[in-house]
This record gives sequence, C-alpha cells and structure tokens, in this order.
Amino acid sequence: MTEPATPGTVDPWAPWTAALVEGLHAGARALGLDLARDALPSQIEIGGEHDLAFPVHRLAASSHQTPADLAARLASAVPSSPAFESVRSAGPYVNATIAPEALVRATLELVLGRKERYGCDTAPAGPVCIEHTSANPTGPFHIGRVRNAIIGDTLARVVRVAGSPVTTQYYVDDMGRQAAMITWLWSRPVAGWPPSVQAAVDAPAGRTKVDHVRGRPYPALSAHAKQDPATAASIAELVRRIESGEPPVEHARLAHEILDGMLASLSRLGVGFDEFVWESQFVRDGSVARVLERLRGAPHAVREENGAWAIDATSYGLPKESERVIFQRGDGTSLYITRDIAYHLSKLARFDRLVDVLGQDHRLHARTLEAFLTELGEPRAPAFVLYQDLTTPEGGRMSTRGGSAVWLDDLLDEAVDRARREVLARRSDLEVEQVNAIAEAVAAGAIRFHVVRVAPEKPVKFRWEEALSFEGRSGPFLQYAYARASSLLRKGGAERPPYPYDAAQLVGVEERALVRVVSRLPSTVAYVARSAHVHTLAGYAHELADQFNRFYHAVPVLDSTDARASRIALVAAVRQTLGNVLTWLGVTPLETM
RNA sequence: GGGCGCGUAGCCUAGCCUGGAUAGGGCACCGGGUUCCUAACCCGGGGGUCGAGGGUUCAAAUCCCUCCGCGCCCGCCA
Repeated sequence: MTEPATPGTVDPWAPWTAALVEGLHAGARALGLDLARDALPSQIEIGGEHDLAFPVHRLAASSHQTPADLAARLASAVPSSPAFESVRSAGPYVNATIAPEALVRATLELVLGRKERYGCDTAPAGPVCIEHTSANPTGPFHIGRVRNAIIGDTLARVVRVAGSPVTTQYYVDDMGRQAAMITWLWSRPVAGWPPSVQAAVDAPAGRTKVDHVRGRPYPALSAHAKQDPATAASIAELVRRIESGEPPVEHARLAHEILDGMLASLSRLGVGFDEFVWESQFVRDGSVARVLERLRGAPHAVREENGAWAIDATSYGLPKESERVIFQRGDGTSLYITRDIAYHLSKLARFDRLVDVLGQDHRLHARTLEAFLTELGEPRAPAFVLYQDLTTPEGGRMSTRGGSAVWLDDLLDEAVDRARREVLARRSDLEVEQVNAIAEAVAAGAIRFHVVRVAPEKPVKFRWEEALSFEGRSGPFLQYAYARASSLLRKGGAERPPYPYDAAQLVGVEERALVRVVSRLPSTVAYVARSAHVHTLAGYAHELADQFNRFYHAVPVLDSTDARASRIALVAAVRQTLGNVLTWLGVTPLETM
C-alpha cells in the first residue's frame, strides 16, 4: 500500500478551495455573519466557467438579505489574498478567479509528476469487497448479465485507485437446481436424454466453446422438467445428493469447465476476479448450520406448522404477502438466503465495506438480507448497486429459451469484425497482428463504454447499432483522442519526459478549457469511489477527449514556434490523464489506430 | 393489491442525493471544414410543456403530495 497522500498533493484545486473557505469565513465574520464551516467546501463549485463560485443564497436566507446584495458585501469583505486574482460578486455569487498560469502550473506539475498515479489516492479508506457478476455456471454469458460485470469491474478499479484495498469476488452457485440440471445432463449419455432435449443439441452447428456446448441443452431440459414429473423428481433427487455433500464426481468439474468458458469471454472485456467463492463451501464448513442455529434464537424467529423456520418480516417492512420469510425448510435444509447470510457474515469479518452489484430484480432479496443481518445483531450492511436488466429492442426480457438473448461472444465477434474493417479502411501500413490487436481493443472498448456510460438504474434496450457505435460518445472516440495525443508526442520526439513548459504560453481559450478538465480528475475519482456512480467517470472521459479534440483543431502543436515545448507538455499531460481514466474504465488506451 | 425503479427534443443520455447564473452531450437531420500534427475528428444550424397536475420556496428538472405510463419484485426457487 502506498502511503496516504494529503489532499493538497493529489488535487490541484485543494489550495484554492482552502484559501477561499478561509477568505469567506473572514469576510462573513467582518459582516457579523456565521458560516457553517463544514458545509461550506461542498457548496463551492470548482472548475466551471468561473474558477471558484460560491452561491450565497442560503446565507442570504438565514441573514434576511437579498442574495445579490449580500454577495456584493461579502465579496468586498473577503481579505485580499495572493491566491486570487480577484474576488468579485456576480449576481448572487461570489466568484474567485485565479491567475490562469497558476492553475496550469499546479495541474501540469501534478499530472506530470504523479503520472499514472494522477487521480489516485483521492478517497483513501479501508478494505473493500466488491461482489459482482456471480452468474450461475449453466451456460454462456448473454449481454444482459454483462452489465453487472462491467459496472462491477469498473467500480473495483476506481475504488482501488482512489485508495482502498479492493478484493473482487464472484459468488458461484453450485448448490441449486440449475447447477444440478447441468450435472444431470452430462453425467449420463446423450442417448439417455429426453428426445426434446436431444433435439435441442442436434439442431444447430453452434459454437464449440465449452460453455456453449455444455449449456446448450439446458433450456430444453428446464422446459421438459416442467412437463414431466419423473424428470423433475430425478433432478430433485440430485439436488438432495448435492446438498448432502455427496455430489456425483462430475458435478464440480462441470461447474469449473463452464465457468472457465464464461470467464474467457469476460477476459476479452478485461474483466477478472480476485476470488471465487463457492456457495457449497458454507454448507461444508458448518457456517450455514451455525447461521440456522443463531437465527432460530433470533428475536423475530417463528416456527411454522411443518417444522420450517421463518422470521416475522412485518417489523422490517418487507413487502411479502405472507409476512414470513422462511430461512429453514421443513426438512431442515437451508435455502439460498441462508447460505447468502453465511457468505455475507464471512465477508463482514474481513472487510470494512461491502458492495454487491445486483440486478434490480434482486432488490427484495437485498432488503431481506439486510433484515436478517440486523436480526443477527450485525450493525453493518452491504451497499447495493442495483442495475436494470437489459431488454430486447421491443422491451421484452432477454430470454435464453425464447432465443432473444444475445451472447456476449457473438457481440464481441461482430464488434471485432466491424472494428477490423474500420482499421483496414484507413490504415494500409499495419501488420495483420497490429490490425487484429487494435480491432480487439476497439471492440471491447466500445462495448464497455456503451454499457458503463449509462446510470445503472436506467432501463436500457439493447440495440446492435448502438452497442457497435464507434462515433460520438463512444469508447473508440476516447481511444482515438488518445491515439492522436500519442502521435503528436511521437512526431514531436517527445515520448519521454522531461516536459519543460512556460505556463504563460498555455493560457489561450482552448488551453485553459483543456487544463480545467484535466484538473478535475482527482475530485471526479473521489466522487465516483464514494458514490459508486461509475457512469460519471465515463462522462468525464468523454468531456476530456472532446475538449482535447477542440484544442487539437484550434491550436497547432508541432508547427508552433515559441509555444511548441509548452504545448507538447500540455499534450503529454492530457495523454497521461486520458490514459489513466481509460485504464480505470477498462478501455485499452491505443498508441495508434 | 403492495413495494422498488424509470419517464428530460424523432431516438439515446447528463444534471436530481446537497434547489441557484442561458437544462450539458451524443445519434439522426441541414450547412460548412482535409495542399497543415490521424476526418473514428472539428465548426455552425434547427429541434425542449424536463410524463401530468398541485404544493413548498425569493428560486423547482432537482424537495413534498396526487395521478398517468413502462419495467421489475412480492416461492419451504436461485
């Protein structure tokens, strides 16, 4: 772990914000007013059209003055400070402007000094566990599930660089009916399958990737079991065997096999995990039994007629029709929720903060989990990031059975094909390997950015044209800006430091706007790490690339004379900043494309 | 029926937590830009009852209430 950095050394705005807070307090005291010290910094708007802006409305209301009047009096009461060029009122605001060169200097110094650490260490905190994806190993990923992986992986990256030790966990369900059906299928010869299930495998000559092969008959078996009691009973028997701790030898191997196939797809998106937690472990190690015992003695525990146990959910306000939440079956076995409680207790013992990324259809489960943790006297609870499942263009659910699901592998391959065509259309000088590498990175970047740019709670209809867009607010747009910056440095013979510059030469309209955006990365990262609003980082990345493109068109870099070195330094800073953000978004920065 | 989420131009989206200076972007559309650092780009233009109504406030896309539309959940499934 790196040593904790003080705010002034990670955020270029910190000294000015502090100075303005001091100044405003002094000014307010002179006017006989009282500013709430803690609330003040969060009200100051930084890095916008005005350097620092303080809205006086709230103070005006409490001191019974008109805002404009108060702003004028307050602005002139603020003691003059070398930090600011001016402190003036504009309507109901007190605006402080700083010397343009000063912000340029503070920002470039920080970026070029900290390099890949610029934006890091902005919200240091204790160990965090982020659980995400956790899809059942019963077949390939479809893109609905991928939203979870992309949000979770991005959040993990941001929280980590912000200064918390992060562990990502994939919770693997190997206990339930779904896993049992896979084992039911592949622990017997295909000839032993029901005809309708055999037909599902015979039909298409689909992918040979293991998760596709193993998962293909699953929907058909699921449908068949609903019609055929004998098959259902056979599967139920297998579920009992698995729960009793004596599963068929194939059981674990099949789950691992399919999971490996799924993870291979995710790794193309740059998504990986620190730990895999198998649900069965909590049954085996006795922690589920201990949870059951503790729950039976919990304040709201009640026994049902057939011997099942529940808690009375009324006092927790859970919208259950039955008002009872069962945690132990009549036959004494556990349920998913019980095992999930054991899992979360184990996480709470290791980490300061838990984050679970879940589809919003799991919201009730999440609230139930919180209720059970409270019931057990655990004061902490996970933070939930809930996202809406992707739907089909018609608004329906992505369903494997109905054939409306889009496989991640298909989306990726299609994106790579398209990206390759784009590269070939404009670059004839590249080797095949280079083209392929760029195409893969562009494709993955497009998909990741497409998903992460939208707030998780927003419902999204999946449309191929939008997911594969390489223009405008897209991953490739960002990669393109990065490639341009890289190209400038290459051609300018400036691929390495030092980057000498004269801040006074970087105060044109475009340079100032660009520096402003660069300067906001640290505060943006801090916000995202705390709020888990990862889409904000995507918005920031687009703003940075956009501003750089404007600068690029308006201001010559290599052909300039006096300002050449300074502009190169600015480009180097932008490239560093954009590279950092792209990396944290899981979008590969490309030197050329 | 109850609970939760969403509703911002033809389409997509930011801003909502913590009310505040002309509601930011993108796609599509129209008009421009390449003897010059990568045109996956840039410049300009049109297009908005911020779902509807009421309330609070000096001030509401943002807070409160009601309603409408869409989605999801309410298993001794996971």
